[in-house]
Amino acid sequence: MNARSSQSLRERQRESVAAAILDAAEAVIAEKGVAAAPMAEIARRAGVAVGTVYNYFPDRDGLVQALLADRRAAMVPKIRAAAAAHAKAPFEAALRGFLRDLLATMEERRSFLRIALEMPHAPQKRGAVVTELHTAINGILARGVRDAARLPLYTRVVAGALKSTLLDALDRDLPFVAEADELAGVLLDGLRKR
Amino acid sequence: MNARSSQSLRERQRESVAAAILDAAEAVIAEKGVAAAPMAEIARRAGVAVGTVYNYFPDRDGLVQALLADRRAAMVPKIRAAAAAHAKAPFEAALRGFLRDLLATMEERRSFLRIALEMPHAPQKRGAVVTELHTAINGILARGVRDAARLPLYTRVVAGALKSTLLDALDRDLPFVAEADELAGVLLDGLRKR
Amino acid sequence: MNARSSQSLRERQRESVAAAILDAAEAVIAEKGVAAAPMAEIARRAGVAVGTVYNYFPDRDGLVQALLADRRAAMVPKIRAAAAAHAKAPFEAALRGFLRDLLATMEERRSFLRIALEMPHAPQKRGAVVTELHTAINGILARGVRDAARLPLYTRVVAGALKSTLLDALDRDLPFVAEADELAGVLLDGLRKR
Amino acid sequence: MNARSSQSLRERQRESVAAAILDAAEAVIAEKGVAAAPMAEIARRAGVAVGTVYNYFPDRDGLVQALLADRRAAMVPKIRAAAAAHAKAPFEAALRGFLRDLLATMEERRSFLRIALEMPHAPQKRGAVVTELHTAINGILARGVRDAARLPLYTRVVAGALKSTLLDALDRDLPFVAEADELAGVLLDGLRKR
DNA sequence: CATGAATGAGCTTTCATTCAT
DNA sequence: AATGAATGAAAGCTCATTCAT
Repeated sequence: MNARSSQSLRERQRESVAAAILDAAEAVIAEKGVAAAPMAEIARRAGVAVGTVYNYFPDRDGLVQALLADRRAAMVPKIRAAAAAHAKAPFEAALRGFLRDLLATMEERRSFLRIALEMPHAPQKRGAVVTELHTAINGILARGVRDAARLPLYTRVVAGALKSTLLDALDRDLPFVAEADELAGVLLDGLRKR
Repeated sequence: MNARSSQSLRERQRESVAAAILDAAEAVIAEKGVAAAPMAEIARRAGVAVGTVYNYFPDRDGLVQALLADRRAAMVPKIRAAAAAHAKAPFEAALRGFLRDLLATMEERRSFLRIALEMPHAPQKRGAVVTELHTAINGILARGVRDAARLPLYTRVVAGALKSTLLDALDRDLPFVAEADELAGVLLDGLRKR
Repeated sequence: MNARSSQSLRERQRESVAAAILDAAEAVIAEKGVAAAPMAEIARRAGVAVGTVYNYFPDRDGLVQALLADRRAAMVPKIRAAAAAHAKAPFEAALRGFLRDLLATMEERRSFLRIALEMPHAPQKRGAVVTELHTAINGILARGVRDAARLPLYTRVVAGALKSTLLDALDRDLPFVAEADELAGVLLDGLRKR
Repeated sequence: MNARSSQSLRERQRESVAAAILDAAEAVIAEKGVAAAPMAEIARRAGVAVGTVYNYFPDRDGLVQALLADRRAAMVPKIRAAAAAHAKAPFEAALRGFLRDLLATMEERRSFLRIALEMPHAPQKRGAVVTELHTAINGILARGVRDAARLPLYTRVVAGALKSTLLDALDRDLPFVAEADELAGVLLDGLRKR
């Protein structure tokens, strides 16, 4: 037991150091941009020496990839949870609730979003999150959409609306939730006079 | 006449070199990202020496700013034209037509879009284009929107839908126009079963 | 003790590298002039890589300033010592002795002098040394000067004579001391026939 | 006559352009230092194109050498004149008068002095002026010096005193003449109490 | 001859990565 | 394992010089 606990202590320490480095990387990159975030500053903020960073990640690019992977992995269950929380609500309430929950979750991940949305020049691996998101939206829309044949289109439209809401709010330093409800209104009924 | 033509020859050459540099910069930046586009490669692609680039632009940042300014300036009249072209059509046709024209115009500016959408870390000067776009959208929507009090919201939603359509198509290397029409459909009537 | 000695080993190494860089900088600058001394050559002569120089000094200018500061700091106590050594001698002997000692000290600092005397285009910080020198000269002259009211003038004259002696000897690659004694003779009694 | 005058007009133009370039070079170098004076700025200030400078001087170094040569050549007759002006005055008056005249002449050449005194890193050609100066001083001193055998030493001392006076006044942005007279007093009679 | 755009070598500085301690 | 000094490739920028017009 002694051996095991000491080993898991080590493991926990390893992981906490790795986490500290990832946090530092996220902060520095969000502030300065991916290309302008020096390893030395990341190390300094993580409270370790540069060399130590290289004990945990193979190189600069590996660190960035690990950061993205980690944050994306943490995001998937959140999306799933937001979807599940409204699984039994009637269509309109479900859509509104899901959007609200999702945006609230994103609120705590602003710096990650800033990074992820700046990265069209990196190899595309954002797949998992996008897939999860589409699945979730799809599941909700399936219950109330006008034209079932257009479900994929509708899903893309909602996802797009989400994304541009995030971008806009990020750009203008506003909270995400502000217009979620009105956005839902437009999506549901359109903007045409009737 | 001789003097004039020889002077304008020089001027024309100056401008053509400047244009070549801007084109090269656009290409390299679109490929590698703003931060990873070396002046040397831009010069090489423009077919000039490094020093020549500095004869036309004060420094790296000045070149990037000039590039953005030039491309944005070229975009404003296009937006205006797209709006004017459908100024007299009935509401729905106008919206659909405007979106189609606009996306078609954007099609020829893919690499600029790639750059412009990557720049949230730079001082915000994208104003002119955004303003023009909002004005155009606003003008069209004003004629057929359900709730006039929500015009600003609707305008933002349409602009957002446009933006996310562009981002998505850019990401997946698809043509912009593909879904313009269906997008318009959703925006007009919403996606709710009725 | 182990820890302490290992730490002071590091410190000693740091200081010896810094000293090597300063020495190299002094040599290269003395040879080629401040503006024509490339960092690369300074590094090469110091036996380190370019980057290393920047681990010790913030930039090119910082290195030059550090060099001047270091050499000036080393010079102040020498001046003070030369003055002290003859503090109790009678006036004439004191002046002669002080000049001789001072020039001897300068002899070992030829390359620094070459640099310091070339720097009228830099912000003036040579104050400390000049002040010390004036104080020392003043102290000696006070004891035997003809017209006490002219002490400041006399001090400037002696300092000037020193300076031009140095410049001349530097220019012609002669030793400094050569004429110290005869110079003192002129300063004491003038050159007029009587 | 037509041909001759047109040729001499050309020559005069050539010389006036060359003079303008030298003046510009002197101004720029005096302001920024020899190493930091770009050909482009010299040309701009001279009111010609860069290429034109190369029609008059072989290269940057040639221009600087020509500048020094020209200014030195202009100085020799001034020194000679200052000496001649007091050739018949009694010793003390001659020395004082010569020093005063010389410093007055130098006053109009401040920027050249700034340059000349900064150039210990260039090949030494200041000979002509120094020789002339020494000759002039020697001629005056010969008539009243205490110890004829020490004439060379005395000459060097006076020249040195001159030089350090210039340097000091240049450094502190003071007029040259200020202390000429008192300086002469010290040189004549020494500073020892008697 | 005058012009000034073009050239590219050379300089300063940054920073990812290595490795002796 | 952690450290951080050393490394040197690569980037931005300047400027003396050339040469087509």
